[in-house]
Amino acid sequence: MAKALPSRKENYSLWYNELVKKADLAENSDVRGCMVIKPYGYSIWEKMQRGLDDMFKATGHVNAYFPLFIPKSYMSREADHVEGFAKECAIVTHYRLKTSEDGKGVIPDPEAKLEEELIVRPTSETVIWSTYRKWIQSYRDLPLLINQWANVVRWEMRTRLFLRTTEFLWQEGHTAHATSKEAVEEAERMLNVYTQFAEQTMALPVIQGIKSESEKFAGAIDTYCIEALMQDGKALQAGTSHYLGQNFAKAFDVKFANKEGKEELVWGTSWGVTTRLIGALIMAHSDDDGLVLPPKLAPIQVVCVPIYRSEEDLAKIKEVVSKLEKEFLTKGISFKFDDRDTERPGWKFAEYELKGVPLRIALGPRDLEKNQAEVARRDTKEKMFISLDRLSDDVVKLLEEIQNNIYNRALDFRKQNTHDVETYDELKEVLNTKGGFVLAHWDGTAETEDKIKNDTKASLRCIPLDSNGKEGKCVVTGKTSKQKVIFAKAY
RNA sequence: CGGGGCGUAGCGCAGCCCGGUUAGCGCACCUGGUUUGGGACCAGGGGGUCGCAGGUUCGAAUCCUGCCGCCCCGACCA
Repeated sequence: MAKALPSRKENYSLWYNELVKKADLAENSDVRGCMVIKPYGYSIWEKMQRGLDDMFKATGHVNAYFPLFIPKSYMSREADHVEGFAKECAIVTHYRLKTSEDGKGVIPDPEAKLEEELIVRPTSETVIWSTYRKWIQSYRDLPLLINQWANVVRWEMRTRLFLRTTEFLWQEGHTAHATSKEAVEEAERMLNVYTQFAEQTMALPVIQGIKSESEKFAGAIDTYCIEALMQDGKALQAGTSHYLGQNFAKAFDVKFANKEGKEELVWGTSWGVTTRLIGALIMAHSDDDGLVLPPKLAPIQVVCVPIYRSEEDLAKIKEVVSKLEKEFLTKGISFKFDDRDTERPGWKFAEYELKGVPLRIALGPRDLEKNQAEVARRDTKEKMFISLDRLSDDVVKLLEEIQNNIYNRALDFRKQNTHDVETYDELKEVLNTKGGFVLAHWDGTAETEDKIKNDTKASLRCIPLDSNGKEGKCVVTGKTSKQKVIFAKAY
């Protein structure tokens, strides 16, 4: 059989790129650094959106929408925030074009220069807090729990499909609270929501942690994150939740009257996940034959490929399929019957493997004689024959099994690729040869973090929340360390 | 912005060093037929400003000059 993809082991980046394109998820657009998400890829995003949105609603949040443009002056209100994002902003300077002198094209009309330039949002804290100022007067207006689904633009130097594009889709939650305690609880709650979504829906095991000073969000007091391990041993930040303290309330003068009638600054959080999650999904589960999708996110959960010579064969198969289709429908399974006569069965098999469809049913005359179907699992490549009488029941079980199996497989992989080290030599050795997550004691200083980054190209991914609290000595300086932290090369 | 590489059919490439038939190959596409239990085969066919502009030459995809665009590596990063 012709291999559709390059080998994962030989060239991971090439494999990834080819897979994204061949599985019909996305492609590079003609616009610098931007991505076209194709219908198949977008339907995975839609499933993610639905799953996450339900969880946001269940935790009391509502959706709203704020402007794409941010007046330049807003950006500079919060000092850390502007410093963090200034280098990657797209700026709107004019509102009209005119034909150029040589008549060959158009130029921004110098007469239509904006008095104040607009920034295309890299994130919405500033516009949203400038609005919250108007919305919040009393403790009765709090907590304010709002989420928005939007696109943002960050002018990154180098881009990669799904993992880092100039424009990307995400959700950003922005909440306001009366007390610090409530805001911290909210940030932690949403981190748990992300964790649950990653593990239960995406079958992606993650580690919860806190970012170091140098890695945290520009404008936050604390950044919580979930970190996942990809199959090439690199870490991927899969979601973040920030405790903002009163930073944005101060910058935008957002105050409320408490029960005693005293004015106080509001406490805030923000949290987000992006289309990068699709990249995580791909890199955590897929293989050299293509995508492996967790059943809970697969746009098509079960595909049926008929095998036939004559029209009579096909008619008989269709009869069986229409019964199956009804059973699947009542059981909430998304099903596709591919009876195109323009492609041959072998071609279809390969195509659905490439697209990560969890279960494939092949039905031919031989099967009908025996009242059975051939069922193939995408995750294990296992093939089995199942009686048509209990096919839909077994499919439900199999889908659950696949969901669990790919989670456990990813979890095993992470365990195999998480290494405890005690010395700096060991840390460097592991990072250079094996990769993966490396647990090591760290003295808490940015200097040590920088040194490790320079020596190994690995960054401090997070200080795990689940620390087991064992004290020790920093692998670089020998100073005391409260707990081990995670270092890894990252995307 | 620094260091490498590339631009030839929708996609992937060969040809260029050493100028000379009608610019070629694989995939894809179209037509007809045979096929269909793991990416079918045969026959025929369509499709090109050789990135752009200038120069050298009897003659340029090929040599020279300038420009444009893209990709990879680094700085940046969800």
